[in-house]
Amino acid sequence: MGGKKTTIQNHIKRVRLARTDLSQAALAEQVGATRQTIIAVEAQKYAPSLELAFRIAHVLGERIDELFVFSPEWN
Amino acid sequence: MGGKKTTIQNHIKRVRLARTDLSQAALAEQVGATRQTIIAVEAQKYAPSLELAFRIAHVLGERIDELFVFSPEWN
DNA sequence: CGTGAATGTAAAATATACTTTACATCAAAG
DNA sequence: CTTTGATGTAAAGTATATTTTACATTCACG
Repeated sequence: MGGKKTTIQNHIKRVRLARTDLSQAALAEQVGATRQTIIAVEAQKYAPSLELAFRIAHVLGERIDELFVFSPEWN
Repeated sequence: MGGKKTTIQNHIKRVRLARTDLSQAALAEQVGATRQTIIAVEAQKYAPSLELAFRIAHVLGERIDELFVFSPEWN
């Protein structure tokens, strides 16, 4: 109990394509980040900072805990 | 439009004291961080990572977007 | 075919979060 | 008064996120 492994996956790419017509570059500009950051985050290379996560969710019109799926340890 | 200044404030201390009897050290242990990190985050010195934010919200039984208040630019 | 927009990879540099260690203060309890 | 738990500050080091720059690929379009 009390294991430490948690994971976060995001649905940015899906939501970006489904609900907007923003390119990665356009989304990057709107959230005040670079294209590289969006590419890396969408590719699940690493999780964004909390602030960037909020900004992306805000621009995409999704709740942060729907856009980013947190998986705590279940055992 | 598209200003970049956003802020994040958290209600960790309030929720921790109101809904649990966890000390900062106990909370730190439960979320897999150090006491220093909890102190700094509660003191609004910096925002935690997205993963740590999720873990804290999970342990405190609050939604992440209620525990952390995001303020986008309004102009 | 040739051009441009969109996506991707890679590496080095910078910024920020997090840890580790050490020490200080205060209130509650023996 | 002394000890102990909880909270706080500070500084150095490590880990991770983000930027910057450069180049490659694919696809729609003239």
